[in-house]
Amino acid sequence: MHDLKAIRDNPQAFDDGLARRGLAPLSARLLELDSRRRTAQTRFQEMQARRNELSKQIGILKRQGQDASAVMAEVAELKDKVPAMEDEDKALGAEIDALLAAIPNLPAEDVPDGPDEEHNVELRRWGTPRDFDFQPLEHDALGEKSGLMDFDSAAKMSGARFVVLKGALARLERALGQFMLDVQTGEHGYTEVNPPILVKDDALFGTGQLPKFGDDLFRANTGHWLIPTAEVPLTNLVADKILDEAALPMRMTALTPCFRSEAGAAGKDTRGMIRHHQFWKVELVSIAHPDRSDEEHERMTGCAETILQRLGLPHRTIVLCTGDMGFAARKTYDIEVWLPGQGRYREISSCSNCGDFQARRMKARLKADKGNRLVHTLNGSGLAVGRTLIAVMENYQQADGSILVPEALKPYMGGVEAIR
RNA sequence: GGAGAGGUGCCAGAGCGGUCGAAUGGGCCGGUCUCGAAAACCGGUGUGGGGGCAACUCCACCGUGGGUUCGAAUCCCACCCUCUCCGCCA
Repeated sequence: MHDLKAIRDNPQAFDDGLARRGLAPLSARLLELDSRRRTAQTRFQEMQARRNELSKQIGILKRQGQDASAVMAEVAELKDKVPAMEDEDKALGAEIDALLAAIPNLPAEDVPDGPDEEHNVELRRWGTPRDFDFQPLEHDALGEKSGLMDFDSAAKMSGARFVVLKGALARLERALGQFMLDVQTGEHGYTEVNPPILVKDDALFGTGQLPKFGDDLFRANTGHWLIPTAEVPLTNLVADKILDEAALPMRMTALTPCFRSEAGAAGKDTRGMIRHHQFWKVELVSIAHPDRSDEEHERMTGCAETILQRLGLPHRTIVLCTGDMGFAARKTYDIEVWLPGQGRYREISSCSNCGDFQARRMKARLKADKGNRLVHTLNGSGLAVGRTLIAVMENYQQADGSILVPEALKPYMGGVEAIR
């Protein structure tokens, strides 16, 4: 959500930011509504001030035992005008709010311009893709071969984009989740949180999924939504709060299932378990001081990269261009892991600095001497567990179809050294 | 699911339908005292918005949304949430 005052102060900067996102200018329309709204508001408030004043007089007169009927007549006359004025003020306010709620965050200055993912910029690479002396398989072929990955049974009971993992492969996924959580809590200072995974509208509005992207989510018949990421409950932990500076940065992590309808992804990644309706993810969320969110963003991205490095998985880090960023982000780093079966890098983590965009939506503030400030919110995957499982399978596969367990995961695998 | 209690400022907690944006305590900030600190004492301290260069001023907000009234934190209705007891249950 954007600050109307900031748009009022510098409409050109606002429109320039929208243009970098490939969007048409909106400041003129917003400011026109804003001006009408303030006029209506002022009139309404002046009327209320008058009404308050007269009512006060009535109280005084009555207490003194005097006749208040003249004043009461005047206030009654005033009252006839209330509904119309109130309606106008409210309607304009609602129109502005609806407009603002649907506008994405503006890109940070150092985000590269570009219309789509072709224009993302690679920043660094880690690790060298392994040389195979056989043709490496994709994860789903490997999984079916071992009989530990069952798409058919999943499809029968749940439809497309689900999977059943069994035996050592199921354990490997659990091991990955535990390993990631242990690193983020034990070494990077994130506090483990076990949040609800069903949430109400307000929470999703706060992080920006609503009102625009409800189609991407699953909804229960109680009106609850299934979270698409733990970013939602973790970030909403500071909704409506006024925090002390000493509490920042507030670093939280959670291992949760995530649910996405993938409504707009028909035909994309239909094979395998790259893009499922349900997957596990370790999420990192930082609530940062507004002056220090950029450095927190770099740190968080490093915390995610660490996991891949411990697992010995080659990866690269890119910065998303303006046209490829999500709704709430002002800057996003994607980490992509090497998948030898596919022969390319695939997204495994996305780390975003949302600036004050979500904080304004959920009223998350920092106590300050004069006028409280909005905090900055950041979120990143640390990492997507399902995709990490894929990466481990493809990178650690052997000619016979077995999969070696990475050194870092052995303590979590109860003595299993290879999955076959 | 049944019965009851309750949702007020950073926290705790009071509040006859009119001078209540809200007592009191705590916390926090500033000051006095002190070599310094603690204690004690004094003063300040809600959020959001409109107008104004500013001093300042106006409006709204006491879970949410309606209603009654000249006037609502206080009365009425609905909803949400929390707590206690009972029932059911992983």
